[in-house]
Amino acid sequence: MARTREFDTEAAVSRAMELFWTRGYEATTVRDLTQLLGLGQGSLYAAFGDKDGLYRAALEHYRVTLAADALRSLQEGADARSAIRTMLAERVRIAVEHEGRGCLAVNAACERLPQDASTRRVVRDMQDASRDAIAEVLRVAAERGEIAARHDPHTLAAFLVTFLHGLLVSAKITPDARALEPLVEVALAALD
Amino acid sequence: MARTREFDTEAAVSRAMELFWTRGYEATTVRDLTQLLGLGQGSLYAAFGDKDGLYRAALEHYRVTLAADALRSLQEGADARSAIRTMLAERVRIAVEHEGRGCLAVNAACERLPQDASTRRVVRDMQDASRDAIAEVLRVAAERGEIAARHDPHTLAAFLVTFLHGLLVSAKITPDARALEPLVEVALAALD
DNA sequence: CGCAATCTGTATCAAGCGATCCACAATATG
DNA sequence: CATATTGTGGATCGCTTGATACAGATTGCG
Repeated sequence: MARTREFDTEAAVSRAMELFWTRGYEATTVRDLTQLLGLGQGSLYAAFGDKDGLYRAALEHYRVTLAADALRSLQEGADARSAIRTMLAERVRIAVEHEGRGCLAVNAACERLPQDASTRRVVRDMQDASRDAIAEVLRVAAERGEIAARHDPHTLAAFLVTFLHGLLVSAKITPDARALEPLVEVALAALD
Repeated sequence: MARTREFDTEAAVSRAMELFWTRGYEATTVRDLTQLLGLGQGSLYAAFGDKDGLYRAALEHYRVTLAADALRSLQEGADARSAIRTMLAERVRIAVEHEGRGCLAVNAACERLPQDASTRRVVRDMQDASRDAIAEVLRVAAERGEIAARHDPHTLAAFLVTFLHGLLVSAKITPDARALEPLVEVALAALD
């Protein structure tokens, strides 16, 4: 009953995410996006409504791919400390790429929060999900006696997520993973 | 030999800083600024060159007032731990104001680093100054035996600055000082 | 096969942007 | 007091922006 869409929506969102991530929201124009995606403006607006809609789709894509991968990796470590260490190092590694693009969610928080209330919800949800996942890993580790119980798991997890935000900002200012790794070790000392 | 400038340049920069801080660079228009400052566009451009010039002046104003105050307060504490605790809490308090405006320097890092190389230098200088000031406080405290020497002062200081960045981002996402204060205590445990 | 519905790409729109121009006001200097 | 020089603010410029209109292409369905 109608013509078929010629482009892969998810692939388009993924490429749009890369551009928003690298340049930021305001500095990315709709024409930049159409050129990168090889689309006419009509197609883009028909598929995503407006620039904001595409950005929200990109942020959501970030959440279900990159952010979700990081949380999955938390389950794979031999112990809590090394699992968290690996996760933080991996986030830093990604953040320093492309001349320090940082983290799309942190960038969104800094650039778009004053204007866009819906972004706050999404970013906060991502933060909460990270905190809860880390808290669960810490809870199990504390039960096993792998880590000291100086602080409760939820507070520790909130600390680690906030510290991660700091790492991602520092990665933008100085995109050098080797300079940041020692800081991870200091943060992990909070588990002792 | 010529007409006198009618407005106070520093006061204008200070008010411009407030607007950039609250709204971000791109979302602040030159007309917003002229209206807030009560200036014609001619006056603004004659005084600051362009929008970028005014932004750079605002960032510099932030450095010599707010950021410098924070470093001065480091010298006033009874001991290193309480001095750092007070400084971090004060930065958080300021960051949660105005619906979580955060920190102008961190906002600049996230929003303007991809486009503006000169901002990177300024932000990095501010970061380095904070780190060095904290390192010096820690060095003295370590000599006195007030804090343990598990990590060297420079690494500890870099950790604290990065953690502060995280606090300022978290303050944007969830502008609630009481939720952030416990995290400061966890970070300070790194000094033990 | 024909029709209706959707997609595609280009041209185009109105609005807002940063920046400049300019006529006029104010003032330091001789 | 006269004059050269600078500040002032509103009008205006050229451009880019996000968004839309539209004509043609493509498709599923009767």
